Amino acid sequence: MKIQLTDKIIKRLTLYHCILFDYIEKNIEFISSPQIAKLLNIDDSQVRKDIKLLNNTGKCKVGYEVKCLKKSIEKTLGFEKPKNAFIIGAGNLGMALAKYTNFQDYGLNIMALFDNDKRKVDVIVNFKKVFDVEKLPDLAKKLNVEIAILTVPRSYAQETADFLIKSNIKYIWNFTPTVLKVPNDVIVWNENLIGNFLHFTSSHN
Amino acid sequence: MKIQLTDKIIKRLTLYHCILFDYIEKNIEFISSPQIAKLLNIDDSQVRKDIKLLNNTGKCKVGYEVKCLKKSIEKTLGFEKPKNAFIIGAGNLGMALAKYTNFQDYGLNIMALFDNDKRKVDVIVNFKKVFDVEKLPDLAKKLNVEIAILTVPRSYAQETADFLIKSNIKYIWNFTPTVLKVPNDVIVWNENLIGNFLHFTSSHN
DNA sequence: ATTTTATTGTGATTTATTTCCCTATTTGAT
DNA sequence: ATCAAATAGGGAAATAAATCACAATAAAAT
Repeated sequence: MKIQLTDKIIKRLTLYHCILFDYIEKNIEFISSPQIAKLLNIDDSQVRKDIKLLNNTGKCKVGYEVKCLKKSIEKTLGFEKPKNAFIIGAGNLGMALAKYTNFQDYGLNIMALFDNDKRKVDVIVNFKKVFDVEKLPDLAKKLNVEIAILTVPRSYAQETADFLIKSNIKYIWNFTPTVLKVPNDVIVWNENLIGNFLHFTSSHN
Repeated sequence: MKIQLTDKIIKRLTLYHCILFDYIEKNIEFISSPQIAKLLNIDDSQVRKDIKLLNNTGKCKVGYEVKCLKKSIEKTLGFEKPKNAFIIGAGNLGMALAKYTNFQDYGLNIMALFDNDKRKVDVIVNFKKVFDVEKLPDLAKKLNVEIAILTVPRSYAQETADFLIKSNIKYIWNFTPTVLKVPNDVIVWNENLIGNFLHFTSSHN
């Protein structure tokens, strides 16, 4: 039976990973499920069950080996096999994401940016070049990129998505406040910053 | 009985809102639950149940009134009563968020940015000023701000959070890849960009 | 006027997720 | 050597979320 990692599980695993990173910096060798649970305000059996999915085992009275557990998470979440992506829209958000060095640690490789504004073309951001959007189909094929991070203004979102799909992009990480219409074989993830914000500011009052 | 809006419901409501915005642009007056459901790949009864929570009713064979439904969502999610926030860390991400004009439409008001780098102090971004972080406790009190958007480098995350908590900040929207230790009366939302990314690129293979 | 069709609203069912609780194990203390 | 304490592992129960199924209704078609 193949285990399906749901978004909830993945979210927790990345948080465990943050904690483990911290423990390694502090040279702590072992970590227990109640310790993790307390930091995240969740149940400790939840933590153990998540860790079980990684095929990682712990030691009673001691806990889990920090380095080993961190490696397991990285392996399970695929940090070691890099995924190549383009950023479409070299505006504020696109540029900021291009500069965000953390992505590389998690196996996300930004290969290039694209924009239709000639003034932005050829600019270099964090060793990544901005290309004219016309070059995209060709480069996507050459570099074998099928992930696009969409950071164009909302009014261009759908037409840009259509263009990406024609260029054989299969995954669209959508930062625009738009619901895109796409064929069945294209996966969209709507990044919903404001939704998260609304939830956390309204959840405790 | 008070209805608790969970993060899933809020996420869906914001997506419905995007769709409704689009319909208004196109001058379409009515929308049905199967139409919304199809765009989002979810069940239509789910949509109806969400809309029920807004105390909004539809008409058989016709659907829901677009403008009215959009207003209901805005009211329920509190778009009309602005929430004031500070951005802590005027780096790439902090600056990009400050420039992100969409936030205002959703009731999130960025009042100012803070940084400890003297070269960044007094810079103006999108009509918002960068202040020395020392000024924060005072300004938080004066402007009645209790929400902080944390975009500092990971190595400063915990100490900055401690400082924010001392300054009476109650909500921390954490963009750093760190699990923060905070007292019980402080709410943290870990923005997990990479977790979302990992989920959507791995969910269909 | 009657039938067909599309849709809402909602109870029942199913599925997914989390929490509870107990047993076995390991370590450290007595 | 024995006991106490902390923890992993995992089945059972509880809770939450999504889907299914269908009656009621309203518009459009015949």
